[in-house]
Amino acid sequence: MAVDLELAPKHKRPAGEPCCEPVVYPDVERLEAERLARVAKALGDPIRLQLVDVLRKHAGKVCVCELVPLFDLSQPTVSHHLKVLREAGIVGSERRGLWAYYYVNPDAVKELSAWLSS
Amino acid sequence: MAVDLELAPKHKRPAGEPCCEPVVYPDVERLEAERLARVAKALGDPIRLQLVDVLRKHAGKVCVCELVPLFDLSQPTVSHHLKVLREAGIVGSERRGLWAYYYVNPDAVKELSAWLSS
DNA sequence: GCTCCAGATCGACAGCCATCTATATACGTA
DNA sequence: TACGTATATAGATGGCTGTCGATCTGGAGC
Repeated sequence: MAVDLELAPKHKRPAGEPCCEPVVYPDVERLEAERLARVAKALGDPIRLQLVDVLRKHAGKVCVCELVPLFDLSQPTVSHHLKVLREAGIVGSERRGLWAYYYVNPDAVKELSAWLSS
Repeated sequence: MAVDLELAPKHKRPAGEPCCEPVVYPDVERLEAERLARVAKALGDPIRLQLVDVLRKHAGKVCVCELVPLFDLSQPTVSHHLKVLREAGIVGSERRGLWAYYYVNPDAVKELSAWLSS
């Protein structure tokens, strides 16, 4: 993100009062913003947020066959949401026999949590 | 969210090993999930996340005319992103003379932050 | 009044997303 | 081997989203 620190008001303004303080926006923020936004976006759907909630409450591994009936959605749709979460790094999965078990990856959420509460 | 606590495995499974522990999912979670997801969704765009970042760094009021040149976007697009953030309750705005000043509403972010780090 | 400027809104458009049904894959059991 | 079951994938579709240029709004100053 190219930053222009010389954003001093080029326009007229009321009675000497400056438009605002100069804005500082270091270049290093952009990639971090993209990482954070990717996680936030994945959590930006109530179904996916609830999926993460359930997976966290059961702190470990819950099989998909228990997740599907919690929602009024088809199995492929739930599978799709799990995939979105997986691709965002928020959850991981492991296959045991016929069943697939999902678990929350705490690190992915940690960075967003830290930024939010900073 | 209607919950079926009797999700005991209806299917055959390997060697007595249960498919998974029973899933508990209280009804009260749904509305909260929708609130949280609304905030997360609004933050799920790098531009909006950076806007919030700038507004937080300048802890108070920054005029829009300083925000627009930070991004390689048209003024209407930045205005649109600010509107999304406003509708999610993440930022507020105040007009003084010609200029509009945006600020972060800490409460909106707080709930999401608390859930993430719980 | 008129003009200029900051910001918001409108309308259009391309790309993305949530959902479905249908099908494929992969594993267990008989 | 053949069959059933748990997930994943594919393809379609309607709706949402990010972006733009053009325009509207409303305040400041002449």
